[in-house]
Amino acid sequence: MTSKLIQLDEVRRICSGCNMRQLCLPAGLQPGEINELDQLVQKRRRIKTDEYLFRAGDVAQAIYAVRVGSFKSFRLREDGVWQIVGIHLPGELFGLDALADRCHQVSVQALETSNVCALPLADLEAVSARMPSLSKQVMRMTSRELNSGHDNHELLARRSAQERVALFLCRYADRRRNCGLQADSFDMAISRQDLSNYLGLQLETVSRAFRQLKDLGCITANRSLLEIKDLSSLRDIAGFCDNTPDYAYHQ
Amino acid sequence: MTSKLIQLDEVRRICSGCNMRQLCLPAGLQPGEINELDQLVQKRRRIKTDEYLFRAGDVAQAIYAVRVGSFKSFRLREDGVWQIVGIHLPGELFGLDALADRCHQVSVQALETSNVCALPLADLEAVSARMPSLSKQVMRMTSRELNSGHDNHELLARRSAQERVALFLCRYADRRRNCGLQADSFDMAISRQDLSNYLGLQLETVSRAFRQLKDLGCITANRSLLEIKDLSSLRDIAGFCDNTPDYAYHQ
DNA sequence: CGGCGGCTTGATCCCTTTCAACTGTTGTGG
DNA sequence: CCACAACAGTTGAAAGGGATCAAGCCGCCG
Repeated sequence: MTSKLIQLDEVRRICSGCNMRQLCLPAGLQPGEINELDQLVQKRRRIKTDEYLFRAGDVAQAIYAVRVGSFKSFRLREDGVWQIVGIHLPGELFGLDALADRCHQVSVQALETSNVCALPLADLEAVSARMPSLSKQVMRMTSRELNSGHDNHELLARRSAQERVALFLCRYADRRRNCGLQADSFDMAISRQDLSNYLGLQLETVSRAFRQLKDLGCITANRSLLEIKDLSSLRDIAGFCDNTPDYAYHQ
Repeated sequence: MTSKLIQLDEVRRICSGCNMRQLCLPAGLQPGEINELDQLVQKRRRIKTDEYLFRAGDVAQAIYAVRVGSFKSFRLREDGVWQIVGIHLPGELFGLDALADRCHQVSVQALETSNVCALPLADLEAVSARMPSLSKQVMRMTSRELNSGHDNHELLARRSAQERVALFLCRYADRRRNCGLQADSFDMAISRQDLSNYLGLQLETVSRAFRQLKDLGCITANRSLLEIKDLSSLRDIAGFCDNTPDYAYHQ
């Protein structure tokens, strides 16, 4: 029994056995290519809560994929003001903003005990020439990041506090579902402080928004434990639109 | 005299003669590679004000680089609400968000009479395998886009109207300077309506912020004509920090 | 138990939104 | 060429929502 678990664990250590393989770098690669990728990836680095994976200004060594847990990336200004610009869940890539000049533009901290895979940049460059499907996949995932940046723009521009929180929760739940995690009842790892920073609101305002959503019966929440009771009305409040574009024309 | 001008014009049509070559795709490429790139690029497509280059939902044919003029990219929801998520100046690439699934996620309209170069996606893929420096350069520029998404996040989260406008003007001027355009006195092509949408503010609020900045002597402005009188105090108001990261640690 | 940190709740103030009127420019047609 | 409409932008006054300051709650850990 125990040995079987260990074996399963061994299998999960390689990309082809990883739960995230459909979402992560292996997606779209041939089995042979995945094996090759496997050789490059430094697997299962364990990071504890609040531990830094890297800091803004560091020379970039690798790009990273979340295996288990979650991370925040943020900027910190000289005057001490900080801004969280991204939350990363399993299957998602980060550190991509460093590809422009080999130097990290954000700092990344674990929100909970987490595992990451790292793909060293040196290897990535060497291999991408003879394995175009890999660099294509990196490109695809970077492009997806661009779109989530646009999501953020939409979230922050001209939306009320309640809408921001509701929209965040919808998207967070969707992303959890997408990577095979429980999506209607879970621990949000992210603190009120971080959440309010990310959403461009005050801590107290976020707290009040949670209260309103509780009173409306959409959710129950205490501390970071969240339960989504009525997703569809939560989406209504959020002014949620899945942005499967439907060829709508401006003007 | 006239023939000389025509010749110069001819030279500028090719990447190696283009004013934007230091900023755009040719940057970091060998002369031979630039010539090869030149074969692929569909040059000098002319787009008039408000004309669409593509629309959200369109199958992506190419990625684009601004040669002259400027563009806005925006999302449009079914309920008619739209959100501008990017402004593109000469030397900048756009359409990169379509690389994830070959389908444009935003619509792009010209803000003024403009020229674009288009690099067909089919060609890009075919060539990037044998010309890794090109795909690397595309990657670099996409990564830069990611960072400007983070800039936007910082701009929108928890900043007053005046700060947002001042910061936008600083960045806009910097970007103009960066691509060789006049940076202290120029026509902003972008309307108050579009600007307020982009900044997540009401039109009237943006107007009042301009007035305050005028009264402070930082700028003069009428309609879209702008003159920056005192850039350093404009930066102060914006809470501007050049984000050359200086190894500052969080906490 | 006591103290601390993370979160919640309350009261007040201020900035942005909203609604409305006005100015000035551009473009069209008689 | 002027009258007029249409439009972009400005300004004013009132209303509302989030920020701010302050106090209280509660789970956790020494």
